[in-house]
Amino acid sequence: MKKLILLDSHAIIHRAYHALPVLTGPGGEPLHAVYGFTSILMRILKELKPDYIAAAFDLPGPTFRHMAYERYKAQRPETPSDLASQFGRVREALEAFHIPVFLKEGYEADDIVGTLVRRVKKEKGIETIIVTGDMDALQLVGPRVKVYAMRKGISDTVIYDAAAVKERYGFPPERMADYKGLKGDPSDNIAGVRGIGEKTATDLIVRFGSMDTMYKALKKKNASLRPAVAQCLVEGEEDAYLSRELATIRTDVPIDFSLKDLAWRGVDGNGEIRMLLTRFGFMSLLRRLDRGDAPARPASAKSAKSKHDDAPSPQTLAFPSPIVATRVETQSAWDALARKEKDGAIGMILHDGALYLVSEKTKTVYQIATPLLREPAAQKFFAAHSQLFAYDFKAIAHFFREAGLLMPSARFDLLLAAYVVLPLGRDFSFPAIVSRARDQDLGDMAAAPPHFFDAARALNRKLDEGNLRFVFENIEMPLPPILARMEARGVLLDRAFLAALGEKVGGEIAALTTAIHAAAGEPFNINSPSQLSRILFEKLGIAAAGLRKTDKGGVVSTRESELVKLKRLHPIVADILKYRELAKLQSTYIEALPEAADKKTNRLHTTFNQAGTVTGRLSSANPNLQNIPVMSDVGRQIRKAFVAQKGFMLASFDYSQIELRVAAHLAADEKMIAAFRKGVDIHTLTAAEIYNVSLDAVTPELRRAAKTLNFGVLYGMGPNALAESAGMSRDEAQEFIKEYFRDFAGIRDFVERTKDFARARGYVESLFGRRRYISEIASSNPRARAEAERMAVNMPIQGTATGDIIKMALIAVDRWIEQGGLAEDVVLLLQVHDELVFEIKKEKMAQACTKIKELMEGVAVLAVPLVVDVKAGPNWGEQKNVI
DNA sequence: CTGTTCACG
DNA sequence: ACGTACGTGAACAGA
Repeated sequence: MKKLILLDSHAIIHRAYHALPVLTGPGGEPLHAVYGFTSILMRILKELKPDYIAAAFDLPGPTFRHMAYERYKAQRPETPSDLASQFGRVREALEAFHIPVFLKEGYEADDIVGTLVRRVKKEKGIETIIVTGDMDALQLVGPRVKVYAMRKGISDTVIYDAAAVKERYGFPPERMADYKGLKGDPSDNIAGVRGIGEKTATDLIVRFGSMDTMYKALKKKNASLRPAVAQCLVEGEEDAYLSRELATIRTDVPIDFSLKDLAWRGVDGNGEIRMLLTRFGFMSLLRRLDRGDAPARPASAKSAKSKHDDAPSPQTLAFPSPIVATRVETQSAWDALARKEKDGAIGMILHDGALYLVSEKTKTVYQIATPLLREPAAQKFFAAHSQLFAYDFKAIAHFFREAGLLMPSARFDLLLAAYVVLPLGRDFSFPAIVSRARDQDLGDMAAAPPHFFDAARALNRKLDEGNLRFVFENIEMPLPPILARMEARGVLLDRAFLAALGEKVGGEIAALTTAIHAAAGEPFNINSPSQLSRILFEKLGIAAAGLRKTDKGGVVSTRESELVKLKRLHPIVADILKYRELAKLQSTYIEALPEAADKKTNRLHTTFNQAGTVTGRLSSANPNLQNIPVMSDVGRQIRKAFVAQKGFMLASFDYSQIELRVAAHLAADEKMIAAFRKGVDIHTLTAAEIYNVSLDAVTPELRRAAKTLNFGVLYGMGPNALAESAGMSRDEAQEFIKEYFRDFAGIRDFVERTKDFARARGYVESLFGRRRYISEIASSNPRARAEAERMAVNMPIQGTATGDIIKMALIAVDRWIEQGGLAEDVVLLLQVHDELVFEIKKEKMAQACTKIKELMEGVAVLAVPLVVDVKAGPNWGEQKNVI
């Protein structure tokens, strides 16, 4: 089968323009879109090895869509001039690659692509692959037609065939235009049907098969739709059909071509491309061209996702010369390598699923084939190397695990060093770290080209200068292999239980929807804050006086804390609150979690980000398993779907009030320390102190207010917020805060001391020396300064408790498990800031629980005891205290 | 892509 | 007169 590649140039250029940081050529003109396009083109040529290729462009000026519908793309801003200037450059690049370009007045690039696809379709021996930057072209997918699309950035790509489209959207590619007709496409100003969003549109297409059959059923009154949806559809029928037409890619553009004009003749020996890349200053692309094959860039931060992750600037893309990639091909190579690289530092980088070793001494990059790693000589090589540097040790740990190999222990992870030294940055991709190390003049690397070991050395020195060695070596470095194991193990999900819960909740949501629409007198999208606000405060005329406005839009906020104030004014409010609660749980958990679970094993594998927070906490994503509901009834139910596997129990170890204990320690507050030592309930004590009553005179109500105050103080709460959340007047709140600081003078001094520290040094630190830089601490803007002060006071507490201490607990427990050979019986699953969740074999429960509790409580010795509560059960929702 | 809301600690 | 509680990630709407 021959391959035809069609480039949807317009979409690719737009994607590259937005995804990449601005980069200019030698003459100062912006070229990042050209760079991105060329980079993608080279990758395509290498990966897909086309037999035929063509590129489609837009021409400026109106298209048939504008004629049909004057609002089409009306809202789209003018093409920015620094983008417009790059289209011509891309044409130049295509010329250098000898790729034919198609364009036609009055049509858009994807119409031309569509036409080429249709015309080639008849040729049985040709497979067509459309390369594009957005999802519009998916409707063209069919037999022998695929779409190669960029999911985000320019390097995260995915190939869609018909099955993949079905899998992703739930309906076949031919129905794409129907779907967009209903849903609309704001970026093209395609209206769609008002009130129908992504979800409903998908549902409808899946249920009825197409827009036409849906409307037919609707007219025969046998569609059995929710009244609200039905009404939206009836009212929006005209919009639906017009929108579908606009969204349909044309396949009848009058263009002339014959397949043989599209034949691709390759890049070999082509001086034109070399000249073009040189002219544009694309040195890294030039190197790629020379190699004919090379990693486009070093590994990206798998566990530190960020906007520019896949958007390295060209200067830092490749390893600097004179490093040359060589391939280790024979077994004896390990011995050779061991001899050659004895004692020198070896860097490990994962890129595109392959492991690369970087030698400091010989400036060589070795690409290691996975089978070779299995050889005993490889294990010996790694074991003998005391200086193993890595970038993204956790990703590398996964790589070794999956290959069934023993994990070598890295001494230094560039990613984690950067996080500890410069935790303020959000971009911890390899190129970003290297270039940041250079920009900030962290080292003596201005002269030398930046690379792995320069950055490592600079960061290593910074670890000592900042007294960050302890945090780096004892808290961060041991973690990646542990987290990798936790991620790989995953937690078992009870699909059937969740499905049944979903049915029930779905029914309640439907009933609430009906009631709310009836009360409002019209159907509307309850999920839309703007529509809801309009209904409540305009249509129903509920008094909005004194209510909060939203941050930006200036509309009256409909958040829960505002709505509860309106409960008395209108019965609709209670329904809306209930609806909100259920809809949130339904879409975020009940529906999403089964999607995320492994189809075969039913286990949920999260990704822990070790370099993602400013306080030193971990975060969890894809899915986030650190925010599973627990408060409400339905929330508890959801936790019941997290189950232990057969023969095991799910056990949770929870640090009791760890932030307050840490605060007592850091502040050396006598009263609070005494209370924790005696085991007095801290909220009760606080209530007794601020209300000036005895401990046994504290009512539950007083305790609740005191609890709010205890937490509020950790975060720097003001009188307004306290009044709001504790239900008292502003003046009362003011008085309570004053009283609180009188009673707990140590806390008051700590707050002041910490602010002074931040002002003097520009950063604050946790008990173990982890830093957070507070840039706005000296701001002349009082609001920004106050905000900075709250961050400054909070970080040492949060960072010590749920950053440092919990991480040390993870490490201590894991060491016990590994050294005791208990890995099969006691398995770490999750970390939820102040809690560790395990799967433990039933026979081992008693022994393990006692030991884990003891380890966790002993991990740090403070002025107050650390107390761990242990609960266990068959699932996460039904756990009882043990011990 | 940004804003709003809300789940957790 | 008023929008000052810290740290996360995810779903959804609307542009």
